[in-house]
Amino acid sequence: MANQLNLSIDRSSPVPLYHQVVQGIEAAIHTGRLELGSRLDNEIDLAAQLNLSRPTMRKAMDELVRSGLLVRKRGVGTQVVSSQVRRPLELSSLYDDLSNNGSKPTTEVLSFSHLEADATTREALQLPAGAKVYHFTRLRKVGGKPLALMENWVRDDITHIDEALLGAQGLYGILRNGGVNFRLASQRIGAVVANDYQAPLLETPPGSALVTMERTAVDDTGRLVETGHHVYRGDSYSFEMTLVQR
Amino acid sequence: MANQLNLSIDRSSPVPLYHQVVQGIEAAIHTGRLELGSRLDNEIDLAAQLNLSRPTMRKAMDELVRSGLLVRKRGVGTQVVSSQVRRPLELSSLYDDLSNNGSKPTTEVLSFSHLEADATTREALQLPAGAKVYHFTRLRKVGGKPLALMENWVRDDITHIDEALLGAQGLYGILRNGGVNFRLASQRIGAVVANDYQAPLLETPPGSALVTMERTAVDDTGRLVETGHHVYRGDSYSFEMTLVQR
DNA sequence: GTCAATAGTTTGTCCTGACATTAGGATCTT
DNA sequence: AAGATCCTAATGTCAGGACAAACTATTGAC
Repeated sequence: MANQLNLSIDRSSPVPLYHQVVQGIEAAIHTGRLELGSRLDNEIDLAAQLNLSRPTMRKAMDELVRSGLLVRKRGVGTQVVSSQVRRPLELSSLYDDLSNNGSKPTTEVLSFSHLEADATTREALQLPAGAKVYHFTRLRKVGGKPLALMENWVRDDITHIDEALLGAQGLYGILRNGGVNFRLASQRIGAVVANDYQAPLLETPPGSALVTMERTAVDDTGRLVETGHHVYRGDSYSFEMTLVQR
Repeated sequence: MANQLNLSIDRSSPVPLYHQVVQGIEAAIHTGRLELGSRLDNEIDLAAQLNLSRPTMRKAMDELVRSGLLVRKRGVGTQVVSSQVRRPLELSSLYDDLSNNGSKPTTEVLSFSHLEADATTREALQLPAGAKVYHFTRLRKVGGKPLALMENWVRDDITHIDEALLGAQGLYGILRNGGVNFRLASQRIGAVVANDYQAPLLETPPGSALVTMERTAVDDTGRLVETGHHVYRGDSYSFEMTLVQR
């Protein structure tokens, strides 16, 4: 088995070697060149095949194990995990999700204001008294069908936001363009039934099931950038995720 | 700053050095010895303070960054992220969750059978025709209040399962005792309203909101061990998680 | 024939060392 | 005083080596 992974490593590229390996193996798995359940060569051979050191090879495989694509066992070897769909829950907005899936979402801004944060919001975003925030509610539709009703609070010292911008682009896109590097978000997912305000907007009967999500996002400087409360139509949206045991 | 983290590393312990560091820093953050938002010493100094090599120190910090406790920035340093509660979504059963939180859950086994898997189940667990599975439904209560209604299918070539066992112990506990090392699970979370079967069992009115979860779990040999469909009372349960950007 | 000891393979952990890249402050220049 | 430039500190990447631990399969003994 001279060259199991048919990868070419570009040492002059700015993308780290271990990451090139990650991408290469991911591609090999998705194209089927590496069969599900098959065994990989051992780390030392693989490293030698690609002219890499073992730590670099291992770092790449570490990432793939973490993301659930590979399974390692000491004394035995490394396998491609044989499982079906894998869509890890990523730090992305609904807009991104839908755009990537080919649908064309539209956004309707229902309300928009730039005001002093109340106590609850100040606590959620850890802001000092007197700080101002953007507050807005949006309705997201896909193919003309309403899918999500979203209420958000965003600190205003990051980038300018207005109604027109929100209608044209996802919130996370706006904030990323404003120089925000998201690092982590904590969220809570639950269920409620539609009330008389939500039901007509989402074009669903009052009393039908809605998925709720509350999320607060943190950027790479530790700032709490955004908090929001979203509701989704339960008959058209669910959260999929892959959990990996460490 | 001679010894910022007041850790003692036990080199004779079987637990890896980097993991001892992870636990130590986690403890320091939780007890408040490391303040939220404060800066850590640089990697090289920290490694020297603990008489460790830099790669070992880095590996520990890598884990903490991944889990969202630390934030690193090249050229600047490493900070404790200033965020509130963090409860990562882990690969564990509801029973574990509740037990760890001090509540004492009880389980009522509503139905139990050991039968040949139908086509849907065979596909979900990737079983050959004719394979048998355990199938059961359980009602979980906490403090006498019903919380979750769970229906599961488990392959039968792992360990023996019976009604008495299920009444006394969580499913994941039983399977772990049976030698299963869980590696990953994919799940989907959504919302429905309670139907006439679910409502009385959960002691909630028909039409109230329920959180649904479908999960399939994979062990370290790549076997699909278990699949299930759970519903939780929306007024008493939600999924909390922390997402980390890579 | 069955069970136990053993050898070999593979991943897990840890070390030392080196250089690249980036962010931010200090310094110098205009 | 304002701007551009250099310097320093910190993390990011990569190499190569050594030993430990776990699992497999073979071999050996009873």
